Amino acid sequence: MKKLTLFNTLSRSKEVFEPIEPGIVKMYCCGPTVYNYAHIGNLRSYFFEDILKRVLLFNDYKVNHVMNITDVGHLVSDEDEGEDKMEKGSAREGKTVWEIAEYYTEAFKNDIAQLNILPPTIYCKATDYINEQIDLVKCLEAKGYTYTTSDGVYFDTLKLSDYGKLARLDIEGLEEGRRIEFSDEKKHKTDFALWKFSPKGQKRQMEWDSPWGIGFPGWHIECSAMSIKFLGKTFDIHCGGVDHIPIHHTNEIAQSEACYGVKFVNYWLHGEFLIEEKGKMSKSAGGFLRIQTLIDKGYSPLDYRFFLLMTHYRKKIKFSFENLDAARNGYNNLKSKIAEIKSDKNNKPDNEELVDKYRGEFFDCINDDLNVTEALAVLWDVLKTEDLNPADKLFLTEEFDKIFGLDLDKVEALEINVTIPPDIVELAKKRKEAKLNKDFKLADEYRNQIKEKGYDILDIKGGEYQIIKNKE
RNA sequence: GGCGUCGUACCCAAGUGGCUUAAGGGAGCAGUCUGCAAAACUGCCAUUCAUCAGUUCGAAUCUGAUCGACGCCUCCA
Repeated sequence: MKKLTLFNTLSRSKEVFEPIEPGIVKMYCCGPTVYNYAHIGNLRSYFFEDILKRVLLFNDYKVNHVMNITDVGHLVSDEDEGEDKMEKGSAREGKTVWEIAEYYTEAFKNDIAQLNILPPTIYCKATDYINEQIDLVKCLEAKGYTYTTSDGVYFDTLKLSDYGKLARLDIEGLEEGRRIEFSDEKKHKTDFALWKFSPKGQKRQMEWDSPWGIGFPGWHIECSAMSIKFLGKTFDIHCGGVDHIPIHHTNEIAQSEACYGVKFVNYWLHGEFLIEEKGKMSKSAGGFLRIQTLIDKGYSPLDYRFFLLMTHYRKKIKFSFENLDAARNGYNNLKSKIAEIKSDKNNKPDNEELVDKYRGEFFDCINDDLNVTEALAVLWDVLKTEDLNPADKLFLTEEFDKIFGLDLDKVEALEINVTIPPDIVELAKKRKEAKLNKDFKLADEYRNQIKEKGYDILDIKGGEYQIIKNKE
């Protein structure tokens, strides 16, 4: 069986995964900023991390999974350009920022639960670890990596020789302020804030005292401070969306390695975006799709999970309702196939060798940089082959679903002639009679009545029939 | 302007040098079954991988150019 390989953004290639401590994986994933609901694009990232985690578990690792909840707003300026998302949410809804954070944190947890995303081992809120963040800034200051301007304490990126290694940044080519006004007090375009001062004469809802003055932490410091607190100065895996590569993660590495002088993270993994016809889905652009939106339109959260399973995490996925329909159909077909197999009861496992072969194939797929799409093809092979009996198929299905997370174990066997209400049985009898009398109009009428009551008639050869519960 | 990703059938998509003259799913079509239907089952559905040129005994897979789509250089998954 293949060893687990993962695509590391640092090397831009697949590497065999080796944890620092045998048997244990220390993993940090960038979590949500809780100023609004997560949209289905945001959720794709957590789904990708979920697959990663499940694959690690499948490989018998213990996973120490830490996720931050960003409940501090970061961007603030006197211009209209920058805005503090938290304060903005607060103003929009007439609640305190603390209430906003609380509400959307719960909404987030609910969303990922609906998608069968396993919760992290630890959630950590940025506001609970302000001291750790201040300590990190102090450390950087003591080592001479910082300077102070009128609006904050900044990290001097030129002091770090390998700054930008993750993103392979061509710093000369960056166009400062390409899309936004910039502080002209910064020494270099890549320098970033570690601590921001509260605007003079303005009281923020969230602000803290610090050695440099009242204010709030910079944009990237929370992830460095909290990941190191929970996982150590060097840990195994750090993930997030691709958008984090050039700035957020680049700066996390800079801060952490400048302070501690050791490698921050061994494996950096990034999930691609979900895009719409016109491009990436974004909250600031206004209307965005939530899981609840999908539910309101009649899809189940797991239909969406199946949709995500159709593409590799490092490829963009184009969202459209046509594509979601295709996923739902595929998922439904999968479930009916399983239901059918489950109905076949008189079987016990008997082909251990072939079961092992399929399990091995599946293992190789997921261990090859989380190739779930190919793994799904293995599942179809298993369900369709005539060389396995139902018990073996069900065993493999449930085994594979440890990765897919599609609740395939909850699929119920077709309920044939079981606990059918007497009135339905009566109608079915009448229909059979009408059929025998070749009164098909009447027969169809009975069938419709049965259908309205939530049951279906399956005709079998010889004029016999079965009654099953409607699928929908 | 710089950096980067991607382009496989009607749609989604795996495959990244010979096992593949290209998995799997969705849709569609045809057939079996049926009074009809549903379900199920069977079969069909890319000599071809954006285009052009090159490397190679051999390329969807490597190189170059062209065209097209997208992302990042604000916060953002």
